[in-house]
Amino acid sequence: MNGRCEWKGMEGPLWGTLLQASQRVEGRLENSLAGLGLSLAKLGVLDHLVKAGGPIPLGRLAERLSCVKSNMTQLVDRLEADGLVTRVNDPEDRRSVLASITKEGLKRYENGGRALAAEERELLRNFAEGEQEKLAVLLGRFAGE
Amino acid sequence: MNGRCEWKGMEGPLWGTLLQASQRVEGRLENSLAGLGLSLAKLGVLDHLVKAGGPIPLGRLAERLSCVKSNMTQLVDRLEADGLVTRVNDPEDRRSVLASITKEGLKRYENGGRALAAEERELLRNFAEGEQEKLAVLLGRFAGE
DNA sequence: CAAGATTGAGTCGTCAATCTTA
DNA sequence: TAAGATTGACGACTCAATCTTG
Repeated sequence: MNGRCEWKGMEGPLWGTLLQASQRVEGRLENSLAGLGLSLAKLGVLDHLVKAGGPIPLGRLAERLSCVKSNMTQLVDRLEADGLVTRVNDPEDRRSVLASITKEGLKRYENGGRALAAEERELLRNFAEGEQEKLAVLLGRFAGE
Repeated sequence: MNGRCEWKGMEGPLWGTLLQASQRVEGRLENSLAGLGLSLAKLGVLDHLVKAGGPIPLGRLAERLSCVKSNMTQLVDRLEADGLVTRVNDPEDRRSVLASITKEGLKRYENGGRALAAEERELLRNFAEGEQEKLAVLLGRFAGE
């Protein structure tokens, strides 16, 4: 349910430390969602659907979540199998397929959000005043300043 | 070739920034290896094989790379198909299978290491004096101090 | 039985090719 | 032709079940 192999032999370089920390955090978040029948990927789709306030074409979802279209097709397949989302035809463009969140999807989304918030508080327990901001700034160095 | 969906809607939380930065870095590293027919996962196995100075049982590899045994079975399958590693029988325990790096594997390992080092320099270009150490410390907060 | 490895099924991603509609 | 979505094949993971050997 995790990310990449940890590759402990290469912990020296900074990127090793970064990938490892990220993996640890992601693992904990995924874990907190798994019991609810959710994942970060699925929750991300639900989040966009909720914030958009209505059905969205799959292509737009893929674009906003920075992934490939075929990935969204499969992700929505699983969400539909879970009963959290349905596909509806776009009346304005017959090529387009819209993802629409269900009642159950909305409920699941709210539960997932609470679980995530709780896990987040846990994760940030060891940070002192102002350290979060510092970390965010330093992480930005990887994105060109 | 990347990690998780980016989930731009949730950039606010610190963990979102962390996962995003990690994904960016990992993507660049993977990219620099892809042209050589390598990946971080594969290079990690080769690295352990080289540093160990001889064949290692698959179980030990899985343990050291912090992944599940079945994952190592498949990873070694691909490495073997690439001609970078071979499976050899363990004379001391007939249950055990050892992974052994080939000449081609060693050559590939060295090329991969160089590519990684070059990409690493690129990645660290925007860091000022002492910032790397600060980042490492802050990332450690996620692992309980 | 316990320890090694493998197999089968499932999740989350990629890419290249295809099919339908604009 | 280009834009939308899907399909098929693959990489890198997970877990549960199995097979062989200690």
